[in-house]
Amino acid sequence: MNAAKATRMSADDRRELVIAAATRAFARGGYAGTSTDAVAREAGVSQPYVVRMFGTKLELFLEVFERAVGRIRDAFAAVLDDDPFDPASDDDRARMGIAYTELLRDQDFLQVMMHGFSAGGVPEISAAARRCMGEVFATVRRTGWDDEETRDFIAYGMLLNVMISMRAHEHLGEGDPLTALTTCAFGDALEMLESPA
Amino acid sequence: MNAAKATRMSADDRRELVIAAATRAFARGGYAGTSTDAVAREAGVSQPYVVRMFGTKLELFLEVFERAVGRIRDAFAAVLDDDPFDPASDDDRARMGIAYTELLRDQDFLQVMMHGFSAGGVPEISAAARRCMGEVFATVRRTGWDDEETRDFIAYGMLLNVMISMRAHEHLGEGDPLTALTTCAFGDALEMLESPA
DNA sequence: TTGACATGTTATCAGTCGATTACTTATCGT
DNA sequence: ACGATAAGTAATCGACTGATAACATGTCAA
Repeated sequence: MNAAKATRMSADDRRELVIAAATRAFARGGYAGTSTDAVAREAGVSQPYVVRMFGTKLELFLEVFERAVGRIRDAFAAVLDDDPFDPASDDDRARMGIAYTELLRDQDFLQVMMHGFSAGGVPEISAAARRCMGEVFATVRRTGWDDEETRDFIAYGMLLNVMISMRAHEHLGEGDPLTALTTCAFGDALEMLESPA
Repeated sequence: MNAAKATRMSADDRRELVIAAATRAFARGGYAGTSTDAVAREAGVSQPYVVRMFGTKLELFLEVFERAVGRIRDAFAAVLDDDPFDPASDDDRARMGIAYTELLRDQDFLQVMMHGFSAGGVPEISAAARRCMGEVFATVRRTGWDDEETRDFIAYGMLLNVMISMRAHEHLGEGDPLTALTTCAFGDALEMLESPA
């Protein structure tokens, strides 16, 4: 008997599967540059099913985007919840940095996030972007850092996101100015980008 | 006599006009989210003319993108060329910061830049993004700052670009976490965003 | 004046898009 | 076994997209 046929899935499971596929698809093409059909093919279901499951492409993107940023926010929150955090401790600062570095394994989330952040032309998306960015800021703020230090931490993260979005780590070459910036920005975390072991 | 009719323009002038219109259009919708017809309407010409002038929509976007980043790079270069630059001077560091805040008046350039930086899914665009980012890094590096300080300067700029793309400055509200980040990130430069006088 | 070239436009096309409708089939309680 | 409900697909639509071809008109040198 062929397992490819006939077996069904609960709507919830299928929904998760489609969201995961949509995350990969939107990471590549962004909101406007990704068709619902591309998402459907990535998920192995029909295009109308994707649309009916989420209502519209916009609602699907918003779901994917909010989950992506939510995952990043939660990674920071986990650091704060796991152990006491000393805002003056360099070790604890490093813990937050490492939490971000771990996220580099899942570049799709970061790229979806950047697409959402850049999509100021779609009011619903930019509204979600503002809300999500606010949540991330509030979460990192829980470190006890002041506004300025929190801002600088997030700024550094934005640079890394941009570098990943332009695939800087896949085009390292000696003497290239961008390579200098890439190695300087990622440091040891560069390994995280090459071998997602 | 009606000036709207009959008067023609040199192709070069018209080209500049279309590029300016395309900058506004792409700033709103990005590459995939902006049709050549939208650009044509913004420029007041026909859609086929826009296509024929640049060959393809991709070539038009690349031209617009490279000009946008070029303008930013040149703003930094101008600071370095105008007067001697002391890498250890806080005043000179402020000069570079101010050069960037001046760019906040033309948010279209910054948004086009962010769209290009995020468009990793289009190889030609991400290749241009890497090259342009490398040029910006090399230019800022001319301050005499080391890699790390240059990196932090650019990271801060990326944060501001992201905040602008999500229109944070147009949605300031008391008690909002994002508002805290916005005021903290832009500081006095916030005025630059409201009244482009 | 004229004719050649540059500056544009109108008409049109094949492909793609998001969405709707109608239909099919698996699953499960009774 | 069976009927109701949930899970999914095939077919199709009108709108839009980027691009091409054919055509029209302003401009300028001779």
